[in-house]
Amino acid sequence: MDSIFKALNDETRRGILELLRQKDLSAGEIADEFHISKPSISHHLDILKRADLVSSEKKGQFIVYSLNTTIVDDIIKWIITLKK
Amino acid sequence: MDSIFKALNDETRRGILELLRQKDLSAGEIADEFHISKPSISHHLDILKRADLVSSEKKGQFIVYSLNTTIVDDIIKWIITLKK
DNA sequence: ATATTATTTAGACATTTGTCTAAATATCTA
DNA sequence: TAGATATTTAGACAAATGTCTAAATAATAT
Repeated sequence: MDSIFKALNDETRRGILELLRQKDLSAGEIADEFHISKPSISHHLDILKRADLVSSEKKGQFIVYSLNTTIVDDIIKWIITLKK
Repeated sequence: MDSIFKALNDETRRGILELLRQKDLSAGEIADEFHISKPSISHHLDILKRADLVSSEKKGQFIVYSLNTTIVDDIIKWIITLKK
């Protein structure tokens, strides 16, 4: 749970998740959407991956990232317990 | 939204929210539940308050904190958009 | 009035975080 | 095999974060 909240605690990373909500994207395509260097985006992707919020698959020269909605469910569950 | 995720990005603060889920507590009662100094807990409560996740009311010598479930709804909404 | 209790504020300090540039690795293409 | 493209790894650095102790503020009780 800790790694998930850590991952969500950054505007850029939340932006990446919102992008991936629409469709899968390569690391480079993601980087193009932000005014941040590619190594920095790579680092953000790593944090999202460690939190299991995204997964990646190598496709030739590219690495394609996609949103992992299973874990999103876990967050919702945790937050909903606060209301009960 | 930024202040909410920032507030949630700490084990102690999430623990405080889970405590307040059960019942309202004074700052001192909250501090007693953690192995952290009172000033540190006070600081955590301040961050939770800024994020509007808790509210506080002075009762004589004590300050009683309670969970603000309205904002919890906002988080759930944001996270659910990731699934749509 | 004075001492005690509850909480916060101030200031210091080590750790973590987000960013960058430069270099390394891997794949594709001519 | 070179050269170009895609991405990550390494290392540095400033800013933010969590913690502490000591002092300040506020309310209660003797």
